[in-house]
Amino acid sequence: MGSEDSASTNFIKAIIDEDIKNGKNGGRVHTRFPPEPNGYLHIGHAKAICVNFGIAEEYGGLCNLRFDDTNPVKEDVEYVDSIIEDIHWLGFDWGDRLYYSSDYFEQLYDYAVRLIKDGKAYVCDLSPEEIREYRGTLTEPGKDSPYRNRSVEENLDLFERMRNGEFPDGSRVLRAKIDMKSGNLNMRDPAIYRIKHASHHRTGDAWCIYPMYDFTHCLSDSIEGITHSLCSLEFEDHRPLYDWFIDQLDVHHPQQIEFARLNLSYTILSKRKLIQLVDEGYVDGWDDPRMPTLSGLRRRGYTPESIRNFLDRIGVAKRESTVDVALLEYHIREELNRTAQRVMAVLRPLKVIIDNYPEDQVEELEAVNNPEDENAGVRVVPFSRELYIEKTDFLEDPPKKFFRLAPGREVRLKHAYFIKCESVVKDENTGEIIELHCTYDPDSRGGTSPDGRKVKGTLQWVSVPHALNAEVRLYEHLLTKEDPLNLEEGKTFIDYINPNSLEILKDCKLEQSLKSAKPLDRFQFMRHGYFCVDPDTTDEKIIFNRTVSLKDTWAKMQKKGNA
RNA sequence: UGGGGUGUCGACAAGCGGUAAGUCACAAGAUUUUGGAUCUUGCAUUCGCAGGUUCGAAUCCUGCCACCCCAGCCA
Repeated sequence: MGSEDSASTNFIKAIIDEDIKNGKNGGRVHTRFPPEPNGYLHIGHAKAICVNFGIAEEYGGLCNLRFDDTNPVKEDVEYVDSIIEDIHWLGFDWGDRLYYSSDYFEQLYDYAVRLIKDGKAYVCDLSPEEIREYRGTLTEPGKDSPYRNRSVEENLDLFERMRNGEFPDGSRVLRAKIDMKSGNLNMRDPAIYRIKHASHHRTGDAWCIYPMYDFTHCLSDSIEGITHSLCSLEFEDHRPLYDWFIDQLDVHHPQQIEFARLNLSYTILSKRKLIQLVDEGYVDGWDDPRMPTLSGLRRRGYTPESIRNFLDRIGVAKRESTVDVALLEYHIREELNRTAQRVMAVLRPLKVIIDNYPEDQVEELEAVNNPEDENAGVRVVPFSRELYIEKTDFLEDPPKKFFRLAPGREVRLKHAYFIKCESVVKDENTGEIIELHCTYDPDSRGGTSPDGRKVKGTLQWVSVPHALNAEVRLYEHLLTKEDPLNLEEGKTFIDYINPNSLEILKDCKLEQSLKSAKPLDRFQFMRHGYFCVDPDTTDEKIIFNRTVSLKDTWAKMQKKGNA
């Protein structure tokens, strides 16, 4: 039912509502997501994806996927493939409307020729350095290029020869003839075509001149009949240029609306910096579970739904902001709490021997799979005389608020029995606790005692002879800096990389039922958090990634006490 | 002495002249065979600042301040 009776709204929808009311575009809503295939998608892109596909969906319109592939030296099919996979994974589809700006190269060339014929564009022989000098500065106007008033015939001839490959890279560009004195630098005769003798991932060597983004982007939107071109804030002062191209050419005019991109606390969301993390080996690749890429989040155990819910929740506005990453974590917990099967795992094992339990006995105890989902059913877990419990669940000299096991204390083993700690065995040399001897109360099977006695703590456990060995990878924020956009003088984000962002535990003990878990399956390890099977898992070695921990009020209390 | 934007709770974010929604975070309590989940309660006399208009302003006007983006033949 009403998934959003809160009537979530934003300024873009307000504009579209108005457009529809006024009959603009015949009431049609058609958006697009236009990535450049030069890197992997991250959660910031996911915001743009959800905004574009989401709005189209909400208004019964369409959203295209179009690769803005106008710079062959940076682009690659590897990125095209990953982008397609990631958007599908997020849950969106563009039907047969998968486009490439490079599909429009011929059309774009014709548009450029029209501008030349109309005296609105010219071939300029200035070097890149000279063009920069002629452009002026933020506060001083630029000056006209000496080539600005070439004849239409000469421009046409030169532009054709550019296309024919007669000139080397960088020797000439085609420029729009607008206004070198404009306060908006984008309007100071911007380049619209440059020479690049490079092969393109789709058009091969068919071209040696390539249109610039500003020229390509707005006209590609126009060609596709896009009604609302949603993009990020930094393109606001490109809008007058887009409007200029479209007006000169007198073609369909999409309306560009700019919104703020996503920033996340403790997180880097800049393609350039993510590339640096990968290239310089701070992470293990684009899909490292610490990366905010969609492939990284997927491997970490995030679900598409949780990401979409998160993005819905934060809204869309023009104000630049940094969202607390805790909100993202809230959304994955919220979903996994409803859907993930509970399972018992001991990450840092401590052996417990139940002295009064028959030596060769094994009991099959019933365990509820998910108390939040009555349809999730039950499973059976084996119980025996020797068990593993969590090291952190025992303290020889516990503080008053400690509800777990300690000498003489009784706790409940989840789904099993009450046990009481009778003695502690230590390594003679190191003093390290090696094992605990306990007794159990046979009448407490299932976790309650007929005499009505209560225990404060409930621990998860794994039977020693039935335990599955596993490697578990614990992740924390990649950065120690909450606001990575606001660094101290002279520091870079590299200075804030969290040395503890990955902790690998190699001697973890899991309950038997996990034997059949498949890569990317998600579970709640009771009292720990949500975990996901890593694709590196093999028959010999099972590996889990921690998606997010459970909220831990005990840890919070301790932290407060110590601080 | 350029142009374009933005300023509402710790973090997001509604609000569009009628007297500050919601979410996360945080805090307190209840409950609990996960110190999880759940449930209750609390959390902006105030909307960047200063004036003005009005019976009434976060919303309108004026001035100021702060922050972000732009000088690629990148996107």
